[in-house]
Amino acid sequence: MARGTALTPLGLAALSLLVEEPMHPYEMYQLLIARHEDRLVKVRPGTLYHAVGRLEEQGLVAATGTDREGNRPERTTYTISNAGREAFTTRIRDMLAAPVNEYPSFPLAISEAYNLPADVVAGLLDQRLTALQEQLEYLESGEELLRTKGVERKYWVDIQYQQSMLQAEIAWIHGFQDQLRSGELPW
Amino acid sequence: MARGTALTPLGLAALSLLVEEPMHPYEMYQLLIARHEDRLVKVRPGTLYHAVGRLEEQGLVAATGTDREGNRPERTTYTISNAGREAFTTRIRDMLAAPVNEYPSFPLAISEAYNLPADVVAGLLDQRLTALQEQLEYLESGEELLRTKGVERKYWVDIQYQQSMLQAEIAWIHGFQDQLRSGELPW
DNA sequence: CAACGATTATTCCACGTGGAATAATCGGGT
DNA sequence: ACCCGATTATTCCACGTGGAATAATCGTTG
Repeated sequence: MARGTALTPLGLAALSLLVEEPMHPYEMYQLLIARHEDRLVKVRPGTLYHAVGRLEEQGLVAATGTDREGNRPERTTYTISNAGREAFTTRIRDMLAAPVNEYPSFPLAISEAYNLPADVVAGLLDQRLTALQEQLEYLESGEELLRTKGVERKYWVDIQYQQSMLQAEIAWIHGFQDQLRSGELPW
Repeated sequence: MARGTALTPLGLAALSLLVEEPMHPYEMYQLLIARHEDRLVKVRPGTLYHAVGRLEEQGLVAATGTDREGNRPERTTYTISNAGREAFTTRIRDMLAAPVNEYPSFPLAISEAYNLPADVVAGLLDQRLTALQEQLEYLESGEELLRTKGVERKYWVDIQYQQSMLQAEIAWIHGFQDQLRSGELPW
């Protein structure tokens, strides 16, 4: 029975893996890293174990066995339950349908930017622009790789979304800098 | 002396107010709400008191007096220190110059969307679109208000940023829906 | 073949957040 | 004159996160 508290992003990612097949937390960790899912969800080993533990408490997954290799710590394998499958799709539905304010820090930063001189702000934004440009190129090369590898497009639509958003931010910053530097925007 | 841990968004907002004049936490709370800063920073009374307490521990602010009105709880007034002013501008510089991944949930949601049927996804995104459109209109009316009130533009540049980003998300979703509905994107 | 670092696998603790609890006083209606 | 809800003002607790700690084993280089 999924209790009051809503599925955490990492919890969702874990369930997503368990939909494919039962596995133990460390395998989840490896898969998430190997698939570069850590670009979408913050993945920390400690947090992952806690997350899976909570999923179990909530009845969304069940420990279905333990094995051990050599003298290493015992590994607990988890399996998703029907309630888990239900909670999984429900959460995805919610996240798609309802936008939520997640308080990104950049808007806050520009809202406080008036505390710095205009030319300093413009210069700092130059630094940001190069970093954003780099991210964009990284995404483009990633897309290229997935395309040539023949991975179905439905598995990487998020990359195109990220590209669009990056481009929008870059464009906005350029416009803002112009206004700052031309003096069109009094500072 | 600003210690290892970086200024929290709410900590930054608090410092920003203390740059204007000394005040007590509850006054900060009122001001943040009155100025609608809670659209940029998550503001919870409990968190605010903790945040200010930490600022004090870090030497960025100092308690410079207590007064009480009637039999209400004692109010502690805080003043920003030079170290505080320094940490304040430094943090803004950082936030402007260096983009950080903040793991918004929508990209995760679309990356998991392949778990749902295409027409369901398109429908959920319709709901999202109406919500986003509403937000956009809200921002536009806010901008209108500030403009007629004659508030200097440098104090609300973040509104224009938010508008641009909203428009970009809306545009991307439209494109995505088209690809889903036309079958151009195999699902 | 020994040493050393990387990998496997998990636990634990400190911190920041958010919501509830508390408690007094003020304002408005009846 | 009295009651009720909103406002003033702060404290406290439970939860999720992140980083460090732990500890064994595997792979690699000299």
